[in-house]
Amino acid sequence: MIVASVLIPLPVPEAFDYEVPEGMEVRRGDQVAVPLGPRLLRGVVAEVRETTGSNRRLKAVAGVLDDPRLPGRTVDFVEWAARWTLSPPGEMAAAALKGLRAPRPRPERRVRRVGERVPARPTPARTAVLEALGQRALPGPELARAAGVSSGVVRGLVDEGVLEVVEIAAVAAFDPPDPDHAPAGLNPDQAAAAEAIAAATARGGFAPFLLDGVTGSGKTEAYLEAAARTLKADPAAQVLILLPEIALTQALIERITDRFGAAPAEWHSGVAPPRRRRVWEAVAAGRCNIVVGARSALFLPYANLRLLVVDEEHDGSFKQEEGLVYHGRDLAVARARIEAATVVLASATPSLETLWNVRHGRYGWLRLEARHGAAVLPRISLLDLRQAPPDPQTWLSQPLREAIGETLARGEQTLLFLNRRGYAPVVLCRACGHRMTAPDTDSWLVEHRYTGRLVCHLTGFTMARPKHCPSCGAEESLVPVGPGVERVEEEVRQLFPEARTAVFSSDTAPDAKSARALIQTMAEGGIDILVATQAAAKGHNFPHLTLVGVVDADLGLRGGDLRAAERTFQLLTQATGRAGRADKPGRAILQTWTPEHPVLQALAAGDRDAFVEAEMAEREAASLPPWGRLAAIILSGENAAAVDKVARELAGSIPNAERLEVYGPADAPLALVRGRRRKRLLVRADRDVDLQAFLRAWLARVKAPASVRLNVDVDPYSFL
DNA sequence: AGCACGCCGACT
DNA sequence: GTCGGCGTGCTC
Repeated sequence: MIVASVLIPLPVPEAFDYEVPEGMEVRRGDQVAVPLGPRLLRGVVAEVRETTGSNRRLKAVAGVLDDPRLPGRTVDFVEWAARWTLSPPGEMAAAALKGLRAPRPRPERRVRRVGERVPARPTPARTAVLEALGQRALPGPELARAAGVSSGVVRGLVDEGVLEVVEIAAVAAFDPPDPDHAPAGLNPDQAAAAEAIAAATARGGFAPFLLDGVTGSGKTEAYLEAAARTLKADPAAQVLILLPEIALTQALIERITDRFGAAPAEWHSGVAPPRRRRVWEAVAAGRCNIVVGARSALFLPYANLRLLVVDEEHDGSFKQEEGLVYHGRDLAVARARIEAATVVLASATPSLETLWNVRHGRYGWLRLEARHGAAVLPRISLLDLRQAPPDPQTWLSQPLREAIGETLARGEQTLLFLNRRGYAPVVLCRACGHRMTAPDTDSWLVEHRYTGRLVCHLTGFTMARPKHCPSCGAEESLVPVGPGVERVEEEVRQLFPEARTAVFSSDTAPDAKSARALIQTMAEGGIDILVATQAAAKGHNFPHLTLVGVVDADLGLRGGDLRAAERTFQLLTQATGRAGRADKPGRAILQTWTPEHPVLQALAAGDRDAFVEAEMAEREAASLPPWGRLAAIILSGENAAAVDKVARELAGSIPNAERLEVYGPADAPLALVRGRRRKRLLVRADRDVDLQAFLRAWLARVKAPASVRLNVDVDPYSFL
């Protein structure tokens, strides 16, 4: 008997076996319909094998679907990713089928001559149609237009049997990129980097690189040149470029279109289903050479993936926290290994994980030293708020105000960076000290003045600002505490009423389109002072921007989680790097209460290596990533006692393991979210420990009831 | 994820 | 006496 193991899009721990009926051709990667209980589901064949018999009666595969087969390496990747993240393999497979939801594009209908038949009554209109058509097959409306007649004439000829309608399956394809369309001039560093990458793709085999260069050093030109050479050597090669955010895709697509004379495929959650289906099929058929996308583009069924680029590889947005929990950068490296391809991790502030791999000789290191053109990095100074405290209820100190004034007077732009949405992060009652929180979640409500509401940034819960304190009943006693971008903008408007100001956050630019519009206005000089969260800090080029003011440089350092220092260093490097890209020198002023902090000292000195050195030493001393590995187990449920019980059971059944510790259970930092109590356990292991095997053995010992949800997060980024 | 099975409250 | 609540378990 022939048996197929089929991955089914359900949270079951393994593939299900089905009998392959006599005469049915089934191969690994095929999409099949299989019965499950009363339902018929789409699945992916993970394995086909011959067996003599089975102790279980197997149902039969219902049929092979008329959809492209997933390449074997895509199936390899799906299975590897499921094992790595401890996710149900069928759900990983479902991620690889995401593009197939839209209906098949309808086959195109065209008309053509039937032999030499002629119309019984050849009117001038009919003759014109036949002349315009010749021996070709054309869509009816197009033919009518070409002949200058109404579509009724064409229909009449079809009815008479002079023309016939044929259906031609629409083949999804993208215009092939032309590697020589518009090459960029490269400096020696860029040329050397592109050469090294292209040499690796030409050689074949797994080859990981860090492409390391400050903002404006031309990383994009370098990797696009490498892509061009790869495509020149192998026109069937496929290149995937991953970006951390959808908002960044449009600008890159335009650059690629300019460089290669053809638009790449775009892949992310904002792309409409019919379009996605087209990309999916073209990628599977090898009729699409360049894909630009978000992390989910990793799961496309590439026919011949040769080069992957992870741009801004340090960016925390590559970590997907909802649903399937995975890190896009780590999976990109794994995919490259499975595809025997080259992977380029590009960043001005690489993650410590990537730098660790470089230091240990696992990744090649390509450095771009020079900033592109004549531009120089901004001069960064720390502004000690203890020396120059802002007035009460204001957030900009006198020296920063003066700098903004000077910049404004020169007709140049200022970016005020504060990574906090809304008007005020906390709302307090002046009478009793009550702090406004969401009703079912342990997080403070943030005041948003534009909408006049209090918002929970975690769950999206909103409420009108109450007149009375919900705790003591005092009237008009609720006061906003601390600044968000809206409040800083209010201060700026009072100080510089003549300046054109705007706020850029996920509230003022909720989608890629509005973000683009705001970015364009800023780039064209239509805004004098932009108050922005990290939404504006990433990868945009503002030629007239010469001053970056960081309102609260201490903000990210307070959280104290594993990556607080690293994240802050990266974010502030990115934000300050916005200043002075063109011919005008830029400067950055960081307001801080702790100017002696090593992160801020390293930023001011422009000394990334010093920061990395210090942070690496700390991580090594504690055996934390990248020197060790972490995994988090989050238990949640509406019934606190049930959650506690599972947590205790887990704690009581930890398998023996060397060079590995389990911490907890403890309340998760957000102990209540949407009415669910949350407990957390944390595992730390040395790098050479098989962490996933440990977790699997451990979790197999404990059976959680359906009311308690158990989430595993391998290599957690968020510690909430 | 669905969907069925299974034991305890308000009703034709 | 039944209809139905959603807790638990299974689906190859």
